[in-house]
Amino acid sequence: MLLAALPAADYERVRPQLEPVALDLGRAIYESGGQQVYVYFPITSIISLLYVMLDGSSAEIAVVGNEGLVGISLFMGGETTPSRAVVQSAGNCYRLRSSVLKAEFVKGGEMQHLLLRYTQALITQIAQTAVCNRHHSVEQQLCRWLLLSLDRLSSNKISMTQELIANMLGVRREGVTEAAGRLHAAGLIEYSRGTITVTDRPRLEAKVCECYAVVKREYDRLLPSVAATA
Amino acid sequence: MLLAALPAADYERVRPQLEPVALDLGRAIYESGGQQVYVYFPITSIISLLYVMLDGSSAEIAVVGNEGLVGISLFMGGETTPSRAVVQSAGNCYRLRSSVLKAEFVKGGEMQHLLLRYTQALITQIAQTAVCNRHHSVEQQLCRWLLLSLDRLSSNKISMTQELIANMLGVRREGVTEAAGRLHAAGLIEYSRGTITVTDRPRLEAKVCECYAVVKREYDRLLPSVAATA
DNA sequence: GGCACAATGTACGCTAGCGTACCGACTACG
DNA sequence: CGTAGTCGGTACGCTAGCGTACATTGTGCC
Repeated sequence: MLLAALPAADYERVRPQLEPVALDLGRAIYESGGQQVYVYFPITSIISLLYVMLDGSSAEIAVVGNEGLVGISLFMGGETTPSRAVVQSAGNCYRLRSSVLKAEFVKGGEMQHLLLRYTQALITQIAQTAVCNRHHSVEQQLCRWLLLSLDRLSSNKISMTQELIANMLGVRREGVTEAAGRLHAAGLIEYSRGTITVTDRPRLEAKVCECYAVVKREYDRLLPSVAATA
Repeated sequence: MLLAALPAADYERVRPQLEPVALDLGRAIYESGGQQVYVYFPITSIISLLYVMLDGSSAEIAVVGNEGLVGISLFMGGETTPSRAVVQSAGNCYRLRSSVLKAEFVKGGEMQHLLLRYTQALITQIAQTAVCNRHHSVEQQLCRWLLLSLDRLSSNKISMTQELIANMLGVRREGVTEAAGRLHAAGLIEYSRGTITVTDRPRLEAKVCECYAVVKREYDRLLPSVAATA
């Protein structure tokens, strides 16, 4: 968990205020432009940040797992963002009242540094999503998505239908089916009705575009202590 | 200029340290992963943040004009980013020693708030670039790019070859030529060898995808005082 | 067991954009 | 004033991904 990377003194100050919460698959914890009463620190869950267009189609902007938090606009000063946060993988998380986090943030110090470094890592992830969307094939993007998700889970199994993955990536469901079929044929993954299991991660990493590595490198660089606990 | 939105007391403190600098077209003021000795506040210039891939192709991540600054990773704590900053439109800017900005930032207060709100607006721009890259046509993206650039200039004329625009957008030069040809045929723009003039901005705004409006709304919301001076 | 529905597989025509190639026109500079 | 080089226009075949439609196969529930 992100805050666990703090010096004990800082961590202990907010710890009593952290409420464990279970998150069900598909739940929207933030709506675009909505009030943000809590910030969320995923533990075993994964949250997708996505933008939903006027016509209903969507595109994922970033993924947040136990290395981060959902709700950066709070301390960034905007209070809200034009994107939605959806639970991509069920699990638990801590939530913290926005006011508490904000109060801690303005004190400066390690807490602020940590939150800002995380935000910068997130910016890199978003930027690289833009690059990947521009230049890479659906198959490569699926590889990236699988690896980013895997890094945020302890297991090598992801519970998610192809339909939902397609929504995340902003592509057709059939496109995901075909890409997944090819990865399966190549022996990299197994899957069936709502779960995907990565069976050969090294070869998946060999197949993914550079975008994945760029993002991972930045997370490791900016949040070494968090990466270590992942 | 972004800092002009500060209360006079804060502004006056850094003002003597601001050095005016002329920026030539095409100059790279930051390299991916490089040291950042100065942060830049564009006045009449425009800077593109872009990611250059291993194979040399590139994609623009965001545009910065007089509403913002280049070098956020400084106060975000990362010191550097995996992207490059290139002068997209020649002009002048102020530069400020990184150490000075950092010292001001850690004091908290209005300066910090302003920089963070700007950063959040930038995040929205990057996120929307990702969305636009995923879902919209080259023509729509060209419209978005023209409008974003125009907002950051006082004129309605942009000095830039189609080749360079293509690099920014991460598409083929021919794609830009065709899209520009269609916009010209529709009477929205004029152009010749290295300059594009928007002659009918209202109709250009009618043609652009929602991405432009989303970004503009966030800038106006988060930086009202800056938008007013633009 | 069987029914309904959700998840996945497959097929087909269509279009945007790519890669490539080449031409024409403008411009700067000798 | 001519020439080299830059910039823009056009064309052509190719492919990835889209939209659409429909078939198949699990899965949970009555």
